[in-house]
Amino acid sequence: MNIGQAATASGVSAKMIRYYESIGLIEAPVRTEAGYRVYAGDDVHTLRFVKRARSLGFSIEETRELLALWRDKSRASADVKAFALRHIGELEARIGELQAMVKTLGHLARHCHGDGRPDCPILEDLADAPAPQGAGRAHSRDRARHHA
Amino acid sequence: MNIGQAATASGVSAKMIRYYESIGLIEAPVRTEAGYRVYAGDDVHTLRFVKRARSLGFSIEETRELLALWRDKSRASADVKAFALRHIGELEARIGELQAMVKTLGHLARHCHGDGRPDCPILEDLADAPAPQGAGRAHSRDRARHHA
DNA sequence: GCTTGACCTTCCCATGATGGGAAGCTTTAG
DNA sequence: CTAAAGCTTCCCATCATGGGAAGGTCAAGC
Repeated sequence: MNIGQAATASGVSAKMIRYYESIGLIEAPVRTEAGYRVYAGDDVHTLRFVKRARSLGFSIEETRELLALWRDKSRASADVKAFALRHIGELEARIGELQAMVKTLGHLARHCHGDGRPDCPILEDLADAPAPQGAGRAHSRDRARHHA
Repeated sequence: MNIGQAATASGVSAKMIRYYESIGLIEAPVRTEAGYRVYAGDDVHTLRFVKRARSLGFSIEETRELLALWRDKSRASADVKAFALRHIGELEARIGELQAMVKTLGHLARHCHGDGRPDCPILEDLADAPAPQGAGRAHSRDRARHHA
């Protein structure tokens, strides 16, 4: 099976399959004499595993760890569960941040007339936000969105 | 005021201030003979506006639009409100995606013994995820996290 | 006055995950 | 045999941010 078929069968684009190989997330498959990658059913299985993990919000590095756990037939389910729970915690933290934004914006929007007049508490809030008090530093900690 | 002071006063790093200038989000300030950027109180005000908008999840391009609305003294508050409501919708969509992930993972984790045995429904789910049925295409639509 | 250190300048690189596209070779169907 | 579809590698772009190098500038201390 060529990369195109593996892509269709796994739902992972050919581009991404090559990328995953280049970063060592998946193993390099055998090649034909002409250099074409040749995949087997097992490879597609792995690709689906990766896709599913990504769709659940795991980063590629986390997916790498999950693959290792998957392949380690003697892993303790407790390890996997702890991993999943930690990830849930991170997801919930992000949800919390987004909800805080929605709450603030919703509050502002509710107080905005929304008519033809120019007065708008939304812009006023943005303009009159308090000056930073702390260090002004704040090295942002964030994960990029992804999914499918 | 030099860029360092503007950064401290606004909470936006000097690096970002220069970047915002380079993409035309903020105006280029006057310079000293030696080439140092010189900022006034108004510039800090604008930077705080930008920072606040970013912290509410607006992208830089959206922030650009908000700045334009802010500077347009004759804008209709309805326009601003619509903008905010649309953004709230996008935030809620992302929250929904994250919640779906949490729900799925939570479900799996609850069914995992979490003991020393290797059997784990979490990994089983990842491994046995259904094959893609549709086109397998799916060009992801996503916004990066940011905030502070 | 001169040195030192803090601050400024520009420029390039990296991140994370993905897509776009070019240039060129291969395979397959007509 | 030819044309199209598919494969290969390589480079670029995204989005917002930080890191760091190389070099100029300013202010304070001696």
